[in-house]
Amino acid sequence: MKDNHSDTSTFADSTLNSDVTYSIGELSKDLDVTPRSIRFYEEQGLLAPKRVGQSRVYSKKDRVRLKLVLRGKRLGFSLSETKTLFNLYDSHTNSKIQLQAMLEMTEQKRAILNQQLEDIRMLMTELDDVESRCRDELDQINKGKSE
Amino acid sequence: MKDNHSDTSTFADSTLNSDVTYSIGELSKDLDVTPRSIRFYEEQGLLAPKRVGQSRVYSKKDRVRLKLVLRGKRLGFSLSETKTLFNLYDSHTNSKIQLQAMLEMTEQKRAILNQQLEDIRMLMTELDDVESRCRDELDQINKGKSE
DNA sequence: TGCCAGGTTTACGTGAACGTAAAGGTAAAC
DNA sequence: GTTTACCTTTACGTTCACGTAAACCTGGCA
Repeated sequence: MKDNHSDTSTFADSTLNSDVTYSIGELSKDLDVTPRSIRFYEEQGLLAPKRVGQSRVYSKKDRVRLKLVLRGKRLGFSLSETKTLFNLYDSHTNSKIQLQAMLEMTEQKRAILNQQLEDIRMLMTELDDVESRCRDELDQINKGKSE
Repeated sequence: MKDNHSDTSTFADSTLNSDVTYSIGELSKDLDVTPRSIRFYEEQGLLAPKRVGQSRVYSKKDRVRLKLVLRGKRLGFSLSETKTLFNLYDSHTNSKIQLQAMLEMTEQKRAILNQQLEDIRMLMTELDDVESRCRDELDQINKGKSE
């Protein structure tokens, strides 16, 4: 299975290639995640790539999805949480209940994110402090050494 | 085992009580974490409360430590990472190597935090978007209902 | 005196998110 | 034609961060 967008095709359409696809290996390298994980995300219902033969073929949208999953992880979202968000987002059967569930979810997430912002802000200043003290001590050491 | 700072002592020293202590149950309630977790953190070398009899007694410093552990968790730090930071921070045997290890660690953490900031920023605006669209649709629904 | 609310240790169980073989299919390359 | 580089499924193993149960101790109080 070779990449079908390997720049070696023609030089005809460099701008309007709107049907780019990726193999699992490519996505793996691009986004720095193991194939095992990607398949696991699919198993959990977070991805649904097309198949060609028995191989998975990922579209640009699939790629975006995967990136969203990863970002979610970086922010401490569980896979099932991310899935719920996807489902709410995808469902265009926008019932009133669904919309309100969505709003509740976003509010809750927003609160957590604000907490994280505060945490980061505090930790950043502490890191600043630690760093400057480290540098001071290193200066002391080097100063003593040069004498 | 009763609390030794239960405000029922005397009304003498309300300002300069510098040796406040906490039971595990108090810390548990105050910081919203189970006793099991607190003991687990100790088992992992993140806390080292005094003992009175066989009961754990936590000082103000212990409490701060615990809060730091929890903040670390909120930011996606593993317990062993937090422990490493503690160890580096605690060791006043500031060898050049240790200081540099510390600086490297802070730099690395800082990068991750910046990534998180960016992630949060993006997700926030997306939440804004989703929310406003939700509200629009809800308005549509309610509008249609009133006719 | 008896009991209860807290604390303790020991130890096995659990859920999430994968890691890691094992065993095999397939297509291009040599 | 066979090696190589990917891909596949199935399934058991693993790490982290606890949960949970059992069995016990211990000070205060009704």
